[in-house]
Amino acid sequence: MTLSYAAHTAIILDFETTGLSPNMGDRAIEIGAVKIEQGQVVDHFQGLMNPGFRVSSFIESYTGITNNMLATAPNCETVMTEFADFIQGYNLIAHNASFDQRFLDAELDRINRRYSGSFCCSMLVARRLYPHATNHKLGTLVHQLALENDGTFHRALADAKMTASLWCHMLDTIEDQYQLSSVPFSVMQKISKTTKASVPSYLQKLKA
DNA sequence: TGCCAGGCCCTCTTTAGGGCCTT
Repeated sequence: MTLSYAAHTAIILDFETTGLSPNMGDRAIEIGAVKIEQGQVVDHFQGLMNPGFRVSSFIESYTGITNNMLATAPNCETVMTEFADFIQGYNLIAHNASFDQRFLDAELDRINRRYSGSFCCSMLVARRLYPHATNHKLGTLVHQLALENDGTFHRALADAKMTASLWCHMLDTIEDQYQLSSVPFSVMQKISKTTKASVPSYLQKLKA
């Protein structure tokens, strides 16, 4: 499958995990993702997964995912095999993508699977588009931009849905502000890695 | 032994330090 050129077609994903670092033994406990095509949500994926050990009370409290819920969940390998199929052929987006990419890479390494898309970070783009936001946490941006949400935070599918809303809002912002008809995924990646000061001039050049 | 993330980004910077963001 050929990767889409446009930023409006991608998969937005979010992991809940046992901690911050797969290199320190942390594992995924939930994956949530939404697939957008031409800016419309066309599919989603959600799965709890049993990491093989008890999660801390902090994680239970932070995510609302309890050890009882995980006791009956399939293992990480089973869920991640299905997820590897789901993401094939799509570019990938996450809020603070370096975190989710580390866990995706670590979990897929365990089942010897790879993905064909490339990542873009919604947080890095938001920092450049909305430099005056109070902060660039997902919840803060959702609130300040008045994006649709159901009040659920720190669950994988809910966070993926909110990140998708943020992503589409940022595309609208760019297209309106610079009168662009369609923003390539590669342009969003470029924005995420560009200094704040040079973003306007970069987009002006695209407009020209 | 004791400690333990990691990448981005700003600034009192680049021979560094600390805050932000993710769980």
